[in-house]
Amino acid sequence: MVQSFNPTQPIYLQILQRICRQVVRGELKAGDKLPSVRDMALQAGVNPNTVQRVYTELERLEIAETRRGLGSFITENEARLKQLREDLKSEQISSFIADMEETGFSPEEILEGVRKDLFNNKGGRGV
Amino acid sequence: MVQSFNPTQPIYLQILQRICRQVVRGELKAGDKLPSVRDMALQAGVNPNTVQRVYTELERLEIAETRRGLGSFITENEARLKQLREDLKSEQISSFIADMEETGFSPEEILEGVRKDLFNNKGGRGV
DNA sequence: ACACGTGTATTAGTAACATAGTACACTATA
DNA sequence: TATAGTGTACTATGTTACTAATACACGTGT
Repeated sequence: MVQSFNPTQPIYLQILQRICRQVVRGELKAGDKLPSVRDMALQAGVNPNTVQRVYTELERLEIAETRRGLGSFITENEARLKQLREDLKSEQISSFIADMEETGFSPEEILEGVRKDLFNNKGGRGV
Repeated sequence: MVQSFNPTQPIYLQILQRICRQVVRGELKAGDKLPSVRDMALQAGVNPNTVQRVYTELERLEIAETRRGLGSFITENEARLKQLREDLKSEQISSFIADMEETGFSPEEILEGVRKDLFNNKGGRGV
């Protein structure tokens, strides 16, 4: 059961993103234990060192805490996890807006395009 | 006058993006001549071969046409340029929406977040 | 004490990117 | 025809980020 990765983006970033999303969606909660680097590496079909990089990054971001010999755990700091959600939201939104505006789209066009995609085109988006 | 580049993204992609945005914003029009690879390399502070890669990619995307000995020109095909605008718009929007939804945000939350960023927080966004 | 599972550190290899350099082919102009 | 400017192709080199392989250190349970 090997997971698939987008070849244009580093694997470790993709695993990191997956874990962050699991946290934000509530699939991983404060204090939950993450799989060991070796287990995660098996599941993901990558080298344990690649997973280690992910866990190191999670620790740097204060999303997880690692205990040598024990494993890595999602932080118990609920405020931090709440902040992660808000950070992800505002970063994704603001970089999207910045890109759109730099490309030359007006605020009205941006908003209407988002609304359309969200509520109108959902059923007809075959691709 | 050397342009700056974001170190986490390949230089050629950034130049490509800049040119596409200039087209979409109307700063470059159908039939306009692009600087020679040597001139653009000077302006951008990069190797001509890097610019050559950009122009090759522009041609592949049918955004520009190159004539050996003459230079590279934005395509005269207005329909293609219009399509480029729509493609950029829909790609940016749909990937944004996909990311937001995968992260766990609801359509309502997404739309409200975008509206806020566009219309309410503009003045107070100090960072 | 030993075995096992854990994280950690280090080294090696590789792909992608970027540069530098060079030479060729084409076009326009004097 | 010569010159200057254009794109094009190719080779060699260097750098960086990423990934894998391997071994070490720590913690827990028996």
